Parts: sequence; structure tokens; C-alpha cells
Amino acid sequence: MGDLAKSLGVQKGSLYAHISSKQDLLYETMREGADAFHAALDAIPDELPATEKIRLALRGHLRVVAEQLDVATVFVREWRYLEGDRRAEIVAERRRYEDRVRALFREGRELGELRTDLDDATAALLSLSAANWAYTWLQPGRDTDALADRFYGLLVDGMRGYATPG
Amino acid sequence: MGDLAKSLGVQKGSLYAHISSKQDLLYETMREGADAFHAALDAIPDELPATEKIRLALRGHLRVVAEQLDVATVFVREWRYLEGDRRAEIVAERRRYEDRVRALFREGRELGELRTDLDDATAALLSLSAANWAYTWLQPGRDTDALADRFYGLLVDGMRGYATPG
DNA sequence: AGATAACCCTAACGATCGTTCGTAATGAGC
DNA sequence: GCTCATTACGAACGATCGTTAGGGTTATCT
Repeated sequence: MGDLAKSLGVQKGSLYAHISSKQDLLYETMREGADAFHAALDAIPDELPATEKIRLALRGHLRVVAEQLDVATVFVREWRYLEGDRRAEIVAERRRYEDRVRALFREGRELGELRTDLDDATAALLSLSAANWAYTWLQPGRDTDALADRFYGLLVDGMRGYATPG
Repeated sequence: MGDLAKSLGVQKGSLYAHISSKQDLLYETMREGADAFHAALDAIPDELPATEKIRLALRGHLRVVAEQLDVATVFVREWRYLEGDRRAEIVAERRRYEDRVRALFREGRELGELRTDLDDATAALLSLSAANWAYTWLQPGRDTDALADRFYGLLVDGMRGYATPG
């Protein structure tokens, strides 16, 4: 709170004309984060091939991190300091997000775009883990979409080099 | 410090017969983490193919996380609360670890085990990101090596299914 | 002009936190 | 048996933290 006030050029006490408590501010930031990540998934057209959806999901996730780095950092790292119902709510939103991503991989497998023996849970875990860590290294200035596409290429076609070209 | 004392069944003040400060304790834990991760890489035989080294590096990383979950969590998440030279030291260790992993991918590319156009920086970033996030979901009871191998399979052969068979 | 809401200040509160201090019990080595 | 290091205790310290209270200024609306 002291740091926050300082960076706003204001006294600590003055903050409470805008927020009701530190815990409330944390919750509001978390809600913002949850909404941003879900909105990124919502923006993906339904009729696209599953692999294309996965590519756009990666782009969307990294874009949220890049454009709202502070919110994303809080969303990813500070949820354990929420208390009570609000904590449960945010944890559920995280879980729902993970489920939506996993559904993309399942769809890709079922439609034959991805290998039929794909372990979609592990695939989603791998992809989401990499994406969740992005807040630690992502530089908002760089071309985030291109980076997401490189990740997509590695994940889908692999690193070995006998995969489909292009 | 209060929680730590409580979980040790001891008064807060008694802790200072064993450590000299909270900051020192943090540093010692970080050193333990850095040593564990580097030791995991040290244990990989030099003469193996690069891809096999990558597989073992993934195994080693996840095993450190699983077997020393508390130390790994601190190492991955709390380094920013170190101060001064010690912070610089640990940051350098993290950097060195990343460089060592990246060298494995470069070796794989140069020896032709991985695609010749592989972006080894991105490959290492993707792999390390996933590995670094593991402390949030890894369950020490499960078969960590098998999980690491599944990650390895996805990363190296991809999810699309036209890659080299198993 | 007067009322009202929005915003900020200063000062202080109670709680928590890391740490220190004086003291005491325990056990190993000379 | 005396010494001394180790470990623990309980109480207190100074600092920091989130929050509240009282008062003041400014701009908007009636």
C-alpha cells in the first residue's frame, strides 16, 4: 500500500477514497485478469480448425500477458493471498480456463488434426505451463504474436524435423 | 518466521540459535536449490546423444522439483527478495542453468538430431518455462520420470502425428 | 450562494514482524 | 566436577503495515 501510494504520488491514507481494502483491490485485479484471459479465448472463431484455434489461443494468452503485464502477474502469482469465497471463485476461473484450453487439444485429436494417441491432458499442461511462466520473461515491446507462433510450431510439429513442412 | 517456529514447535526467538537472519535462511535455501538443479545436469553422461541428454535434463529438473518441492518453490519464486550481491549470485546461477539447457538444444541441432532450422533459444525457453511452472502442479507421489518423458515426446516429436514413430 | 460529492492531507491506531536480550536447562570434553 | 557450547524460553524492542479519523480544498450541481 505504501509503495502503491508512492507511485501514485499520494499519501497512503488517500488510497481509501478509491478502494475499500487491500484485499478488495487484489480481488478486483484478479477479476480483471480472469476476464481478460477468458475474453481472449472467447474471441476465437468457432469454425476454425482446432489447430488454428490452438495457435490463436497461444497468441491470445501471450497478448494478455504482454498488454496487461501487471494484471497477469497478479493473476498468475498472487491468487493464494485471496481469502474465502473470492479465492474459491478465482481458483474456479483458472480451472475453467485450463479446461477450455484442454478442450481445444481434445478437439484436435478427435478431428484428426493431431495424433490420435495424443494425451490431451499432458499436451494442455505443457502448453499452459509454458504460457503461465511467460509473465517472468515476456517483453511487451517485442512481437508477441510471432513468439506465440514459434511456440505453436514447436509444440505441434516438434523439434525433431521430420514433421510436416510449413 | 512465526510460522516457521510454530511448525518446528519452538519459540520465534529460538530460531536465532540456528540461523543468523531471515535473509540468510533465504539465501541458504536458494543455494541449495541452485546446487540441486545444476547437480541434475551434471549427472547427465557426456557421451549420450543430445536428444537423450534433453530427455534426462527434463527428468532431472522435474525430479528436483518433486523431491525438494519446498526448496524448488523458493528457488523459482522468491529470488527477488534476496538483496545485494547474493541476489546477483543467484540470478547468475539461474542464467547459467538456462544457458546449459540451451546448449543441449544447440548441440541437438548441430549434430542433426533436431531440425537444422531449430531456434534453440525459443526451444529452450519453451522447455524451461514448462519445467519452471511445474512446482505449481507437480505431485511428488506420482511417477515423475514418466511425466518428463511425455513432455519430452511432445516437445521433440510434436503433437501433429506425422513425426518419427516412438 | 449554498450544498454535496470527490479527493487529498496529516496523524495516529493496533497489529504483525524480524530481531535482541537476559536467563536457564542440557550435555559433552577436559 | 567444572567449563563451555548448544539450545531453548519469555519478554520486549523498533520498524512496518493496513486502516481509520478528522479536517481541508476543489469542482459540480441546484
